Amino acid sequence: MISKDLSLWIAQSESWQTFIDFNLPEDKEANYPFLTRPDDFYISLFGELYEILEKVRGRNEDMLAVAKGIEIYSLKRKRDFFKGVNQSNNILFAAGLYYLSDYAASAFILSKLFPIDSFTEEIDRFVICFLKRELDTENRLCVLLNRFLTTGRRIHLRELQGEIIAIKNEAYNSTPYIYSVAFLAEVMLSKFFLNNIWNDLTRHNTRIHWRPYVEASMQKAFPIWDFFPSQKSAIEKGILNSLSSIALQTPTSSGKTAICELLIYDEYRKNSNCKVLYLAPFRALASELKQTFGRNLARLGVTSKTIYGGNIPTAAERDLIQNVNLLIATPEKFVAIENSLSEFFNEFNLVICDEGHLLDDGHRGLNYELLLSRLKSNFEVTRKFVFISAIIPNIDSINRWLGGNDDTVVRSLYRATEIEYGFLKHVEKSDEVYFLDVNPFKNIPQRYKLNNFLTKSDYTYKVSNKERIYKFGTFKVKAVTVGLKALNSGSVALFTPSKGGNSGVSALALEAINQIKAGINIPNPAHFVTKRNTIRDLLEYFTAIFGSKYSLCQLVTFGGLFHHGDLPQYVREVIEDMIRTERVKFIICTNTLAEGVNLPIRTIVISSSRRFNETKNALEPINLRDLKNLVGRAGRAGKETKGLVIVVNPSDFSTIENVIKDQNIEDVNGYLYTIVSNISRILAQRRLVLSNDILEAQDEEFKQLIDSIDISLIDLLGEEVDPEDVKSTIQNLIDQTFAKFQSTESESTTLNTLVSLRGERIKPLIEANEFKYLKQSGSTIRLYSQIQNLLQLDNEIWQTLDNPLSNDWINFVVDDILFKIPTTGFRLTDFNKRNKSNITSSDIKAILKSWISGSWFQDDTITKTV
DNA sequence: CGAAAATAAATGTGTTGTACGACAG
DNA sequence: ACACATTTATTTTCG
Repeated sequence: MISKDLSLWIAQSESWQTFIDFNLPEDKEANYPFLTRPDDFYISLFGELYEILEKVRGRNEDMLAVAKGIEIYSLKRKRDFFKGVNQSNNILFAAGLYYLSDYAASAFILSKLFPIDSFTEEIDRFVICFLKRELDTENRLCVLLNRFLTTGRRIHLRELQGEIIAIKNEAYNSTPYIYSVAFLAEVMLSKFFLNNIWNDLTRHNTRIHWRPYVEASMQKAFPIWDFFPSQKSAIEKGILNSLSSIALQTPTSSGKTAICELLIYDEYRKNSNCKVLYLAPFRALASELKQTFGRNLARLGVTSKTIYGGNIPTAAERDLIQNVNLLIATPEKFVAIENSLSEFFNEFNLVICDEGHLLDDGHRGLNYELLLSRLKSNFEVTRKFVFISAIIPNIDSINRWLGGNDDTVVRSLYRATEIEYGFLKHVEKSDEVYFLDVNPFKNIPQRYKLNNFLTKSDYTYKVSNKERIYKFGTFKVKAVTVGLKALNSGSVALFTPSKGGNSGVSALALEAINQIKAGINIPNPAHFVTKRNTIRDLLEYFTAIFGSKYSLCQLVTFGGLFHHGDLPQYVREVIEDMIRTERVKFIICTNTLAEGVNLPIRTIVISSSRRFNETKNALEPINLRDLKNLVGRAGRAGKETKGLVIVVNPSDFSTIENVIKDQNIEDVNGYLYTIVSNISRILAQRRLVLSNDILEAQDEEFKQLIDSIDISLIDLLGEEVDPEDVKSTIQNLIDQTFAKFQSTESESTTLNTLVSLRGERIKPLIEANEFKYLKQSGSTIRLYSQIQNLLQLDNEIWQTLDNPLSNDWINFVVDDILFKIPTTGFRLTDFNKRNKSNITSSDIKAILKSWISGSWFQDDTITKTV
């Protein structure tokens, strides 16, 4: 164990780092003894280091603590406080310890702080190269390591070990520095001996099998020499060889993409005609996968294709899809094309379901579940599923549904970077002084306080030489200030669950602008914008799209951005890109960022975690699962060594406590089950017998649910299906759903009745030979019959139309068709109620016209008021 | 002392998010 | 339910 004094010093040094990052004012309470005695601190750390190296096993916590202590002597903005320490040599030990405590990605970042040329000895050059994963061809030791990496023969590692021990022994009495580095190298190497890519892979197949994969892995930006603990446990659980399905439950930033890459490669190597389906339920995800692993796998000979909405394959590409090894698709898109390709569906022998918790989604979960059920219900092919998701307590159950067993659930809590949590708390009886309680659920060394984190002095500004204090009574104001203060340590995301209202995205944006304009005592995000013309270009772009009055245009002039689902996809991508390339470092956002792609963010400030629930007429926390996903974005592996999450509102503390401790996270039951169990309950209560008349007499919202069941059934049945087979085909599918899997007996009966009733509605269409038109139209039964009645194909307007902007035409389409469909009216009233607006069909016509003629948002006065 | 400014209390207002969707020429 | 904004009432400040 590390001595009490030393761990206290380490804890203090941690808090001191944050103290520097946030430019906090002098604090008389927290004097940092290690600052006045840096030599003693340094010597104790190194004393501890030797002890750790002597008996390295099972001391990860201590190692990490010492690493953190040592690193401050080399970090930017901190190292200037110390004299007489060789900063570059020092970083070797800090980074080395990070490596030893399983934080290889952090070691990688630290090792890049100093150029290789700062190291002159053979042994320290070797260590830095090892950590940077960039071998020097001139260095004898590197050459040996490289031999091992390229061939996988342990003999080279043994030889390397011998060399290092020789160097160490030789230096024992003469050169302490070389001795200690060699010592470190020796320990690192014995870890590497057991923990390297070859070692883990050759247990499952031959070196020849893996060679191309390993070679490609070496070429990556962060070369894979070994696996993260989460990846290792997936491999140990048999992700490669197991025939049954597997569920992977891993946090964000734990390297699941790399695992999938490995799995697909393995599949391909075993059978070069293999077919893998990767279901990626977000466009952004699909396109990111295309960029990253589609490309990586291509180098290994795996052919792939990515399809999602707005990315329609050409005819030539369509042929390719059928011959490709890997198809990356959104579930909806897959369903859409699957019909047109015969036998296509049967070919996949490995199905990867990413973001599996989507099963619970009210709109899309049902389709997802039914698609998986269909894939599962085909017994002609043996199919393995890999179900990937965030934390789901009942993941065992899902895995069993997909054909796995209790041994094939991989749970990992490992993250490549650490997350620290800070709760902003009011100092009792004080005059508006706040401190940050960091890691409030840990014990004293890891838990520390930052006093004076937020005080009046942050809010002073001058108006004509008179000092004033900016009002900071509200959480909104404090959240914005904390976010701006955090800019010194890296990119900041300020999170709120809503867009509008007086504490949503736009209100926060306005508040940020106000604070910056007032000139209070905090960093200005504009000073953190890299590249000269960024602001000017963005402003020009946003103005062209939204007009100069839009709040995003104001915010961007101050160096900030925001991001939510009302922004068009292409604008979002531009914004994401600005954050990804770190040209802009301050962003205000909603859940879009949690659901979206990976961005390098150091600090997440949670302004609120609750949202108004209309039916309950109360505020309630958003899904813990989503929050977990969100906080996981803090501290991106390979970019940061740790992330910080700051919670501003005390009423969110207990929610975030659940997130930190992984308590009370919601089960995923699938939306179908939710519907069925609700219907069952109501039927039992009211002693009703289910019938189509009852189903169709429900409100519009419920009917839309029934629609989605219909659509899945329609997808399921072939165009030329025999009416006699309808019932059995449907029953077969239903037996495979997750809903069925979980149902009680009575729920199961309800489910059976429900779908067979819907089958009866489809049957007449099949008998009338009309089914294929319905199927091809992709619409619901309801919509199909409504439109059929309304279309008036004999109307002469279809013949005479020559101008898409003509009033006659637009009137015809909107009044005589669109608004005659009951759903349209329902949607519009719903929209008006929700937005307290009063849009009429003539407004819609005006917007349509404006849109057809090519106007942008800003050009149109109606869309602006809408 | 009295007006202006600051503060306190009372009243009024608003109030989730995200995502996806044919084919062929 | 709750946060925040606005209005109104009350207290403090300061010329």
